[in-house]
Amino acid sequence: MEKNVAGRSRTLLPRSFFDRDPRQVSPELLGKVIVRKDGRSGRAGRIVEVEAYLGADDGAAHSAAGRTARNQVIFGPPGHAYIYFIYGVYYCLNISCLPEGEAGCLLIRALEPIAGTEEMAEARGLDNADLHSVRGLRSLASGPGKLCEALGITRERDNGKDLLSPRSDLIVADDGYVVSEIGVTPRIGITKSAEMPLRYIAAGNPFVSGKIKMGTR
DNA sequence: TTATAGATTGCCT
DNA sequence: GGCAATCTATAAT
Repeated sequence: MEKNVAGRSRTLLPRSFFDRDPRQVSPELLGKVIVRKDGRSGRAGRIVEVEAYLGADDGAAHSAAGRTARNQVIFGPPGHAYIYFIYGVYYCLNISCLPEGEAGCLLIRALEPIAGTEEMAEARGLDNADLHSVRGLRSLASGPGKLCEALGITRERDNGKDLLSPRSDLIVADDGYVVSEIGVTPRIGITKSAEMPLRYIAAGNPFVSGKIKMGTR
């Protein structure tokens, strides 16, 4: 048991949490915390946006065509990191679900930064970000590619890592925070099975990905 | 404020 | 060879 900056006690999630259907895990994962343990205080962000990817009957899932060298983590035991490289530019972080042999995962799409924001800005190459404004904080991790850059997540470093082990430098934790209202929408950026409502968001949270609605001012 | 193009790698057909 | 679970800069309105 360790303490975060807000003084809330933080515990690792049990393996059984991810040993379920991704659609069941998704809404409960909102509000949990991703922690990168390096440097002095480490970096941490609260999960505010998640997408579920299924095994069969989901053409958008990387596991749709069966097990390959690239997607094997999705078929492995629950609670492990599946990282893929996209558009030749960014990495994306997923967490495997369901028991060994069954495909299913969650794409982490956005974080609300809660610790190590200066390190995150540095990792993102944002030297002049105003880390006291929502706008500046939002620029750190409001998207799957951005959050990986902010936390230094790469395929080489983190793919296959156990996110539920106290010895890992990348973990998912529960600090007791509860998301009050959960929204469900279709997933972003896919062409196959694009209509399925499998994107879960903390409704009203400004750190969810996408453009900010700016009224005229 | 919205729209569009381009970057750039590795995986699968 | 084609294309992908993204993001940013730049241009047009």
